[in-house]
Amino acid sequence: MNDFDENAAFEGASLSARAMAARPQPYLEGLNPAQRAAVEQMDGPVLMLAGAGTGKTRALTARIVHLMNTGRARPNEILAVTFTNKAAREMKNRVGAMLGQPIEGMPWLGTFHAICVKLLRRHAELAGLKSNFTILDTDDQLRLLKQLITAEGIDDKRWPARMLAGIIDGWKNRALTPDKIPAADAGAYNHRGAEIYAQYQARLKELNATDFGDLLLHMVTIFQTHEDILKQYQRWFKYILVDEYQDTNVAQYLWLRLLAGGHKNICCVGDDDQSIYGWRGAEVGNILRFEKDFPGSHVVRLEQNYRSTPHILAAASGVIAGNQGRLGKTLWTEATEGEKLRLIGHWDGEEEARWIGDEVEAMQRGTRGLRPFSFDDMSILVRASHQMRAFEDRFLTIGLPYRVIGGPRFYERMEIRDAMAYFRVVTSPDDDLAFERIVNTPKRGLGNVAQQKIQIAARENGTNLVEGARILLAQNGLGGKGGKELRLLIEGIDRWASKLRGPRIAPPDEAVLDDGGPIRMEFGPPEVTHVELAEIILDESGYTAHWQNDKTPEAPGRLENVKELVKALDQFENLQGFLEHVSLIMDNEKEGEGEKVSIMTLHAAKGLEFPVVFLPGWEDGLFPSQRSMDESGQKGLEEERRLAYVGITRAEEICTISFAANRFVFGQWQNAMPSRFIDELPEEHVDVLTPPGLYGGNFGAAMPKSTLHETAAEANVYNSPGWRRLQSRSGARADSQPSGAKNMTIDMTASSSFTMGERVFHQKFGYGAIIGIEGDKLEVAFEKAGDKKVVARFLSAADDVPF
DNA sequence: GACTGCCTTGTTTTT
DNA sequence: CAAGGCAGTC
Repeated sequence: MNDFDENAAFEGASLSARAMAARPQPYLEGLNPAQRAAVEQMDGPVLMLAGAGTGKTRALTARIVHLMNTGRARPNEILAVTFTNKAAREMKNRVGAMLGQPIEGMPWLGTFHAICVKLLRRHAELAGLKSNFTILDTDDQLRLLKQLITAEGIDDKRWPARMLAGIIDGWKNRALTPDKIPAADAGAYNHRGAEIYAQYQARLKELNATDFGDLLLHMVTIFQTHEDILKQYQRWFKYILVDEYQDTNVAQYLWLRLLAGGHKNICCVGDDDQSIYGWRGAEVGNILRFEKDFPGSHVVRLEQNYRSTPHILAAASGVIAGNQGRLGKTLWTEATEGEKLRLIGHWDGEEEARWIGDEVEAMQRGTRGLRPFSFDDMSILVRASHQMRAFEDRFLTIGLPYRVIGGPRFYERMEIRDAMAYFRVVTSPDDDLAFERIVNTPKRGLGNVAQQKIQIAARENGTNLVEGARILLAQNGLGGKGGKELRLLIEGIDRWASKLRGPRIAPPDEAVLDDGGPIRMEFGPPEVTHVELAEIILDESGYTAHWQNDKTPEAPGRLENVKELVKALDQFENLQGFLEHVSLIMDNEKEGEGEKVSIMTLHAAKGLEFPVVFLPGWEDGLFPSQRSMDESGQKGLEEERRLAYVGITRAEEICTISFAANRFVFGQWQNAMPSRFIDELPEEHVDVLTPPGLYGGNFGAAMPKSTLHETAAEANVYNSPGWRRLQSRSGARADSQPSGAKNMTIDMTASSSFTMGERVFHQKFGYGAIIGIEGDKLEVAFEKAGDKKVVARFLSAADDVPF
């Protein structure tokens, strides 16, 4: 049953269609002319170029409501694609709010991946899969690749599995199946890339599994090779909407183009200036090329900004202007008041964190001459996640409440993955990777040798590992404790599986399409609920006991997490549904209670806004990231610049950019110059602040004497607008900001007390002679133990050794 | 077969 | 500096 069955009468009847169109349209009111145009131009291709903060979600939701309200399409005939689950959720909520009733019936509003899973379940056999295929995460993917690499006798030191995973991912992003790898890529992964890619795909089929990229790749392939199926969907999806179009990769682009190929009622929303996922295969070219791809398209520009003050907008525009080949938009606002951007330089990362902590507290109290802000209104946006740590440390010491968005994920924890592997083995016996994970967890005395035997038995009989183990046992091929334990495990798996009534997937006809919702499933008699089953599995397998008996300090936490997992199961119809949810939902939105400052990466901040934004770490090499520039050159730099643009435009009222001259990275002090983007900020929109430490002297005191005068002398220059220009011209880079701490580190190691060739003694290695000195690490040729690198403090001069 | 401890290695960004 | 991988040991 779908929501509109009771309204089925209006379908095809033009009178009722007109009646629908005559419904009140309150959602159109309050839209500006551009937004309204984007909503009302319903037919044919539309490109909505929506700058930051210009109300694109509002326009998009209004468009969906308008399509339904005018009777153009029923909720389940609209395909609305987003990139993140968060965006999908928000859109669903806002459509419901605009409609004035919660909306159940938009089954095809979701992320690319979620929608593709839904489609692929129906057509799995066309991809050589069964409809209950599992979706591997990166960890499984990597393990599988490693197996293949090892089997090929490739040295995975020189050719890491990670590298190959990246290459394959790249191919999948470009919708390239193994047989379509272009000649230019023939050299990939030491000329073995394409070959192992083919093996990998074959193995995935055997495992009845897909990886992330496959979800799209398979659907594109199916659409390309089965015109009847494609036509069916082209007819079904009357209107297509795409959010964040600038982030689509080639596979997604092809997928969309195929689906829109009939009526071409496709509306893409995006902002080329916010394309920040190039490294993941996103093609800005898709949005730049839209008008060529879809001739006769309407282009609507949303340029009125409702979010930020004029200074913030001007600063952002100034930075992004440095990029070439933009579609070009001119953001404007009716607002007239507002603070300038604030810019501040710090001595080191610690001071930066300290200052921002103080500043956050001051702004919350309202002692900065501004209105008071809630902690919820403030955020710290960093380039790379490791930068978060400095802030967490600082905020913990001063007791400032904070929340980290996009941190380590619940579902990536070991105990969660273990528990899920049990579920996977039970629901999908072909999932060898899951079996490998749990076969000896908890310890069952089934080590390498036993596992080898199972592998061989499975391979000889051309079956999965569970069956392989069964055959092995039947042949009495495994004796002793291991054999007994394995028998218990297999019996357990059988028993659990018998309690499970798996889904039976309805055939892919339009009747099924119609309800769109979760795939129709038929269940056997409900012996136990899936939650009870999960508990039984975890208990009987000994997994729960394993953590109960573990005396390490983290064991209780892990047990707690597993309990949490079982609790979460309750919200799903069955185990399969849950497993799918987990593999697709990567965000962990745990809304903690209480007001908190948010810390997140710039990437995670896209689509969000905050009254107060701090942008720390604007140093060349960190931001723009050196790696990005090395790997992608000018293109990389432009993407970094767009990231800067995204960062600044997150701010509604106060935006503070900061940088530090010295940073402790890699366990070493490094000095850096302020980001080149700082020079691109239009000066008239920026206030330069003075760091308290420079004159208060609290950092000066910590510095070794020798560098103190240099720092003080540079203090004023350092904060002046032209500081880095001077610095870069004089070429005085490394020496201009000497790191006192580095010198101190070396002093403390006492490595200088040893000289080359000196005879030394080591508790474990005995006597030897120094043959190399690197800071506190010494290379010693020991008489018995050979050449070793050791830390200086474990050595003593040979004469001192008391005997 | 399991454990310990040493050594290497790496830091963008994530559906 | 951290975590993860590996080798050597019990």
